Order: sequence, then structure tokens, then C-alpha cells
Amino acid sequence: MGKVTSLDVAEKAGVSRSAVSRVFTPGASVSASTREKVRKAAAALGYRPNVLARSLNTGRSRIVGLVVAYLENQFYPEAIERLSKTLQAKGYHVLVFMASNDNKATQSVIDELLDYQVDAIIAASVGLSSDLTNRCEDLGIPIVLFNRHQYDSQLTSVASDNIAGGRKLAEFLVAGGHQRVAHIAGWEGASTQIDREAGFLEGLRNANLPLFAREIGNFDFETAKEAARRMFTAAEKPDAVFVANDHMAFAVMDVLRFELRLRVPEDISVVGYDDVAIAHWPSYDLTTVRQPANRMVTATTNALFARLENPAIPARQIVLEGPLMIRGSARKPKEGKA
Amino acid sequence: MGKVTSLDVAEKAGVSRSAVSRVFTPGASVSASTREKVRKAAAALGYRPNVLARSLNTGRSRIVGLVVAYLENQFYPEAIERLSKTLQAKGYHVLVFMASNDNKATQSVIDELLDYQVDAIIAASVGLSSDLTNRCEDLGIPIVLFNRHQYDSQLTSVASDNIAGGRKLAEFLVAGGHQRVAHIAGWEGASTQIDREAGFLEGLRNANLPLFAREIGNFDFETAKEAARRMFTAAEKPDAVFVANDHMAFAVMDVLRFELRLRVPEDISVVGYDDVAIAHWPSYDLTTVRQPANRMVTATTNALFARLENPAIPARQIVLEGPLMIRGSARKPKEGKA
DNA sequence: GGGGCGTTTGTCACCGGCCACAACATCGAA
DNA sequence: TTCGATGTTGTGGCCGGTGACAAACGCCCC
Repeated sequence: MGKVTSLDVAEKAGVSRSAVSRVFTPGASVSASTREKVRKAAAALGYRPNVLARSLNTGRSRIVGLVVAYLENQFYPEAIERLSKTLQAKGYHVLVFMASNDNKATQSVIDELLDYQVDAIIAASVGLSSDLTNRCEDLGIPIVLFNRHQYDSQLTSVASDNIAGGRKLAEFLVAGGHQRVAHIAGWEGASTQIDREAGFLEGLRNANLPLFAREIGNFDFETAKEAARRMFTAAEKPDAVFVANDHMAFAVMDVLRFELRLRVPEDISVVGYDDVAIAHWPSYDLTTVRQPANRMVTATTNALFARLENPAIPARQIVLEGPLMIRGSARKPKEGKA
Repeated sequence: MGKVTSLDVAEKAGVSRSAVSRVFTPGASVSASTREKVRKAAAALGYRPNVLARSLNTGRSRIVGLVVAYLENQFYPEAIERLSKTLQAKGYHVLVFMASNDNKATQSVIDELLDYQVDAIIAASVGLSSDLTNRCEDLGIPIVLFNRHQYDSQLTSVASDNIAGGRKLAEFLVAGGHQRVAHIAGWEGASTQIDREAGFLEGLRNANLPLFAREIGNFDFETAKEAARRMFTAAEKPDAVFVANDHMAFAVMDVLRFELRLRVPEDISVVGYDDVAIAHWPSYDLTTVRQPANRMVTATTNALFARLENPAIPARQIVLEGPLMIRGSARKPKEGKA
């Protein structure tokens, strides 16, 4: 059992423990000769400082807690991979916690995170009660919401401009001459859902078009399928549907094509939201609004580090616009119109 | 800045620090009355023990390091979600590290993991040099390889029976009457690739069928597309192809159908490996071998905890058989044949 | 050769818990 | 009543580092 401590290195190098510590602390004052001695002894013994022990008195663990609800939607693995790599490059590491949308469970998950003395928390697609966030703020632990806003409290958050995105989709469908436009919603507690739908409805309203039908898919694949079945077995069907994210849009397209034998986009136009990798696979070729995952990740880590360095920085709601990706799953406007 | 320590609680409850500690240590001897006093004081102050400080002298951090190469292939997010939840339920948490297949990078990643005093390491789809694993063993930190074997060293590992799986696929294609059977390989350094191909070739050999063509896709979506383009623009095309995982198989099917206007399975049969969620989406309806992700996760955590409790347990290579999922992407054998 | 200055070094207390140990209280049995 | 057994409590050292502080060192210059 070869645990090597700074004392072992100190003895071998003939110096004190703190000399060893200083060699491994950037910006500490050590002479070249001791540094060399310590380096050699450390290498010979295979010594590496114990991060946990260090964090005990520096008060910084260099651990960032990441709370995430589900990885089924491809958007999150993509984002997590980027987040983790970015943080890794800056010497931080990610402690992952799976949470449900259940508030009580989230509470205990955050508690456990705090037990680990994380330096900061990133909450992806999870709602946080305000007493929870207050507790974190009180401890000086910055929280950043990823791909979600909080309406009641002023939290730092990063999301795409879901209202504008929803509006763009409505305008696109309207320009394409659709008359009976429907919506399959995600989980109604999510700000992404609320904003996307609000923008979408606004876009329809501007064109004096009512929402023709509405079902709920809860951001879940199977639930979305059922929603699609209900929506498209009615006597009069929509001629276009905005599905609240790509993940559900694929489910809807499958039901339309393979169960109901309807053609997309000839019979029904389908648009989604996120622009995950599968969206541009030719089998789906989904018209959607891109969530700029890498810019969102960059903004998230920047906001995190900014608050880590200066806790006084006020909370900001960062909103990034993403482009409409026009592909083949929805009828396009005729020439001349934009 | 409301950091609450055991001392604060002790003072408020009128007891010693160790009394507080005992209340939060299962199996310690405390009277009912002190326990009650401490509980109340702790609740009033919002006290929770500092896991990092605790780990310093118990020597157990309750952190499990998870090294993973890429999340693009849907199989990994699925597995990670399960792994994380299972470990969470047992009071452990997952520190995620992204690694490449580059050996040097993996080395430094593992070093960083060790800095965090992780109790165990799970390496998913990553190769580990033997000096690395030796170092971990030496420190008494169990390593479990997930979805990968190591040929040179005796490491605990969990994988599906890739040889049998490959053989099943070959037998199925042979029974379907295919004559020109090809293979698009993944990354050739991966045991999954080596085993799947070995089993597949064995199956072909048993039927006296040579491998008609072979390309390399490196488990990467775009690389697989290029491989498919090369393979299927030749004068004489294969009539069946085994793509080394589902993720690449989707890429291949897209190229066949949308670029080369070939029909699947009428012109070419495609089979994959993994049975990720997308495989049963009707757009692909992919015949594949299921990797039993939940059983693999259970086996992984079981092996982990077994070695954590008793380090003397010898390393085991756990191999789980997964069924052939017969769907519509490959021509099926005629009636009467199995 | 001695004084002054900046750098390097070791000493020691501390981070927040846990645990071995000894002290103490309580209680039953001799 | 006394003794020992049992159960509970506080003391103090330790886990593996860091950092304030002051001592020791080297160096330059007078």
C-alpha cells in the first residue's frame, strides 16, 4: 500500500514538509536547488499532493457539481462532454449528480453536493427552489443554470433565446403557408418550454393564426409518441406541428411516417428545437432552431469563473441567439418570400 | 458566509466535538439524550459533516472516478446514467473525466483522479497501460473496465460476449443467404472491435464464406460514412455488411439510402452492435446484438463493491451474453431455417 | 568585519473531522 | 458497601496538506 505523503518526500529530500508544499504551490518562494531536490525525491517516490487535504485549508476543492436530469436527450451528453473538457482544462473536475424533476430529490442531491464542498454548481435542465439557491449563495457557492431560467429569483443562467427561437419557427411555418399549426409541448414546468411556446404563439398571433391543436409530450420519447397519435388521428389534422425539442420531434416523425403513413413534409410539416446531431441525419433532416451548445458552454464556464473570482458580480441572465436551421422536414416558403 | 463546523454544533449543544462526530457516525456509542441535543443543534444551524475532511482520516472518499472517451455514441450516456444512479444510491458519487484514446492523456487523467483520492475507478471504453493499472493496484484502488477487456493484464472487466455476438451476426447473415459479406470495423485497438470481428469471421469461416470486403470506421460517424462510400461504390458491392457498432451503422445506412440510393435490406443488409435506443426507431429498425447495459452496470458496481470490501478478491473477466435483436435492416432467413 | 536587506527555510498552528484512550458515571452482583 | 462490568463522554493526537511568522542565510556595501 504505497501511500506517499509530503513527509516522506521531505525526509528523502532532506527538507521540511512545507518546503515540499511550496514546490507544489505555484507562486511560492523556493530556491532552485531545493526545488530540484524535492522534484527528484517526489518523482522517485511517486508523490502527488492530496487534493482533498489541500482543499481542507485552502477552502477550494476544485470540484464543480453538475446536476443533470436525464441524458436520453442527446443535447445533454454533447453539452456535458464539452463542459467537462473545458473545466478539466482549467484544473477543475466535475462531480455528476443525476436528479429528477422532483423537487424533494433535487434538494437532497444538492445537499450531498454541498457535503463535497464543491466550489460551484451547474444545474442543467433542473429547477431549483429558492431556499436551496439561497443556501448556496449564503455559502458563497455560485450556481449557474444551464439551459434553463428561473423566473422567480435572480440566478445566473445561460440559455438560448427560446422566445426568439419559437417566434422564428412560427414565422417560418406561416411563411410556408401552413393553416392549421399545432404544438406538442415538453414539460410545462421548464422555462425552455414556456419561452419557446410563448415565442411561437406570439409569432402565430402576429399572423392572425390561432393554435390549431396542442398536446403534451413532457420531453419524453414515448409520451411524445402518444401525443402525436392523439393529435393526428383526429378527423381534421394539423398541417404543421412544432415539437418542443428535437428528441420528441423524432418520435413524432416516426409515428407520422411509420404508424400513420403520413408524409413529412408533404402532408405535415414538423419542426423541432435544439439541433442535436441526429437532426441533420438525412432520415430526419429536421428543420429546427440550433441551440449553440459550445457558446452556451463557454458562457457557462466564463460566468462560473467570473463569480468564483469575484463573488460580488451580480447575477446575469445570459441569452444566446441560435439560427433557424432550414432543412427538409417542413414545407418551405415559396420563392421571393423570406 | 455561513460555514458551520462540528465545533459550532458542539458548543450550541453543550457537548464535545467528538460527541457530534459520533452522532453522525453510524454504529458509534451515544446516549439518546445527547443524540437528541446534537440533532437539534445541527438542524438549527444547518450543519452537515464535511465529506472531504472526513475522508482525510477514514481514507475513503466515497468518490468513484469514471473515465470515458466519448459520449457521442448513445450507448455511453445510457450506461453513465445508470452507473451514476446506482452508485448514488449506495452513497458514492461519480467524478467524471473525459479521456482520449491517446495513452499519454489517459495517463495524466488517471493521475488527476488519484489526486482526488478516489476509492475506485471505472474506465469505460478506454485502454489502460499496465504500469498505470499497477500503480492503482499498488494503492489499493480497484479498477473495473467497462465495455472493454485488456488482453495483456489480468484486470477486472465487464463486457458483453462480443465474440459470441459477432458469431451470431455472421450466422444470421449466412442463414439469410448472403453471399458477399463485408465488415466496417471500429477502432482496431479496442477489444470490442477485435472480439466482435473475431467472432464474426469465425461464423463466416464455419460456413466457408470469405470476408468480401473490409473498411475501417474507427467508431466515428463521419469516418464510417467515408468507409461506406468507398465500400459501396466499388464495381461489385457486398450484399451484407456488419458495422461494428450501431452508431456507425446509422451512418452507413444513411449513406446507402440517401447518397447511393440503395435499399436496405432489399439491396444490402446492415447489422450493427449495441442495441442503443435509436436502433429500434422505425427509421432504422436495425438488426443488432444487444449489449445488456443494465446488467453490465449491475455487474460493474457489484464487482467494484466486492473489491472495495475485500481487496484480496481476484480479478475477474465478466462476460454477459446479449441476444440478437432481429429487426428489419437485414434480410431474414427463409421459413424453416432458424 | 559588521550592518542592512531580501530571500529562503523551518516551526507551528490550523483546516474539519475521526478515533484510541482514559475518565467517568451508572448499575448490578457479591 | 465495594467491586467490576458496561456504557457514555471528553481529551488529545492524527489524517495530509497550507500559510503566517520569524529565524537563518547569503549577499552587498560601507
